[in-house]
Amino acid sequence: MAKGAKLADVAQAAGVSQGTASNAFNRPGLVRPEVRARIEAAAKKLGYAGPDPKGRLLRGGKVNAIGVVVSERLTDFFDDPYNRAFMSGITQVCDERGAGVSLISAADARGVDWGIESAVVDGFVLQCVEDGSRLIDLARRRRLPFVAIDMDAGPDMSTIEIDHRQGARLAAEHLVGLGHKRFGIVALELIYDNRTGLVSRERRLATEEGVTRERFLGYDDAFRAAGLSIDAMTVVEATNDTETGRAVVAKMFDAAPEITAVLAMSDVLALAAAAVAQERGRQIPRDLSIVGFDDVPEAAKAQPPLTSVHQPIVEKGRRAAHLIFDRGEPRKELLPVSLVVRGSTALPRR
Amino acid sequence: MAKGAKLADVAQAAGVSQGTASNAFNRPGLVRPEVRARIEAAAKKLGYAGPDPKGRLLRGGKVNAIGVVVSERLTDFFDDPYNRAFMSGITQVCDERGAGVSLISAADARGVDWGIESAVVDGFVLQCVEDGSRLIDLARRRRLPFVAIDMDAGPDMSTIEIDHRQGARLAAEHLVGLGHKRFGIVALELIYDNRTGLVSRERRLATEEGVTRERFLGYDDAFRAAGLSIDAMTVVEATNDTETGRAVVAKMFDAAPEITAVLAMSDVLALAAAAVAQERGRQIPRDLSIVGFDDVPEAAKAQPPLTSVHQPIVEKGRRAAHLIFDRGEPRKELLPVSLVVRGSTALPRR
DNA sequence: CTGTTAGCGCCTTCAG
DNA sequence: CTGAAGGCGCTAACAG
Repeated sequence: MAKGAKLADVAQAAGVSQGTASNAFNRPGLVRPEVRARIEAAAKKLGYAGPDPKGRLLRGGKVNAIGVVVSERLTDFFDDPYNRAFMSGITQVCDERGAGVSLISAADARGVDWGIESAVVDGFVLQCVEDGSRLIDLARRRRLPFVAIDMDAGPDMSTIEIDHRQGARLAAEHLVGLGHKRFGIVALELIYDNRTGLVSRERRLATEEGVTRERFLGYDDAFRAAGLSIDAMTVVEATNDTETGRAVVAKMFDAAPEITAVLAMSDVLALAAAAVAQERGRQIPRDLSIVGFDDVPEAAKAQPPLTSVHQPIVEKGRRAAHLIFDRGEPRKELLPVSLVVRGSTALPRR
Repeated sequence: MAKGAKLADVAQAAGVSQGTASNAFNRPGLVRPEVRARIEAAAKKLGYAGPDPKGRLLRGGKVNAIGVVVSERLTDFFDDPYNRAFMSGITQVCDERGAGVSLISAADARGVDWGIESAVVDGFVLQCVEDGSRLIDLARRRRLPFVAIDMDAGPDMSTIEIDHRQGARLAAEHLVGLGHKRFGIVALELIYDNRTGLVSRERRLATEEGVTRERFLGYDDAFRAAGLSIDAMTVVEATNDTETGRAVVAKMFDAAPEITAVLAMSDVLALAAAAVAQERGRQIPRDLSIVGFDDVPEAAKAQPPLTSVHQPIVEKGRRAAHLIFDRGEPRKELLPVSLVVRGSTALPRR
């Protein structure tokens, strides 16, 4: 039970040098069996159970774990099916390589003892909707490899992204093609000032968040091509959770009962919209068409199944993890999106 | 960009001693502003962004992260709503304390470079359905605090558990009280030999897994009190996932179409049973009553809402995390269970 | 095979 | 306030 049996103690007790003791544990083949037995006996007697990773770490080894930085609180992180799918990709490659993953929340940065600055990991995956550039700075300072997801980390930094604008355009084109003209748009955060609900034209034009902005542009691309204008549409803003989604969608329906189609920037929000619409007695897709974004697993299982912009979420996670583990040159990857048409969209009722 | 700017380099460049440089970063108050400015300038020039956690770690600090050991592959872990709820509890207290959590998979232990033996964490939470005792051994060897969930880790070790037998008894009593006599039991693994499907009496009696055994006992308590016998019931075994659940439940219905009530050892399995039953045209609860176990969030949202044995999953996670961070005496905690009656149970059809 | 030794990067007494 | 020195536990390189 002696608190501090260390390798040196074991070596001494066994009458060998520290180096030999080290070998006995790390390269058993290199040490004569009888000596090894002596060392093991000494170790057992001292209650020593092998080299302490901390020492080994300092000496220069890899941690063998990847840090995933998320902007929300850890508690909320796994509520989002997108995040689950993304983590699934990361953990797939961690599983393959016998590595671990450490979760690092960047929410509430004051007084944290475990953050980008101090996490013991081999690299970071920055999966942050908010405050991205600050975190990128921090990560860069750590001088550990990192990859930013859906965020430009600047030159010489790895990035994995999808073409948000294109995805949004596909979604809007689909609905426009069906003949819809009056749209509601359920957007992700435009600006990180904790406001949600109906969005004025000014606010929309002031959108700071890159992903949201790109998607607006994509919707607008399709609108313009059809002679419509995004200015005429009803836009609401929400954080990506069901509760907020339901609240803002309710406001949207109240403000614009005439809309026949909803473009949501995530499936979570799309499904919230569907639920609210159904509760209000609107049948989908007969009375209202809805297109989501992400194509999370839940989309296909919904009732009716949700038409959505598919993005390879799991693959994003896999690529990110590989980029960390395989320390190559920094690179930018752009993954493809596509529209998956399911049962939540149809011709407008008339 | 020099790869190895260390504290000593900064100190030298700034013309101060290493100790002072250290203070400049860790206790800025202790060093004269002008000196500190010089140090910071030197640091910036050398591209040094503060003390490396690895060094600090070795010196004796906390990692500020908790290791969660799971027996499945990480990839599958978050598919299980029970696990999500449990992690939610753990991450709540991590969020509160600005700490992190590291996921450690104990599946596939060969050739892993990141496991109980080597993870850099302050303590472990052992949330393992399988292979518990081996992992407990490993954890004990690390000499880090750890707490075992639903598993006895032996004297002097912390444990958090619920009364599985009591929970199971409540579930069975409820159905027995409604008048059911012919039961199907969907059990979690009895023995870790990768077998699933119909379970013979011999195999049931050979159950190795503690939780499963306790729950069998609980069911049987209720049966016996009503003059029934578990020997007369149809038992199937599954891993805790929807796919396997559906498969074994199908076998159960084929083998015993006469059952009027299903006792499932998890909500995931219960919901799988409900789905299969409904696909076969059996209405719940009219044609079949089902009781789950765990009371995961999905249970209440199911159609019909699932009657289930509630256990405080999130609280289990919270307690576990506290036990690690607050290094107290080892303790055994037994958390309460209760039956939540919802819409999936009713009188037998005739 | 085995022993010696020099760090890995940092923090913290302990004197000044 | 500042500087010097020891050690945290381990590994790898090198010399026997």
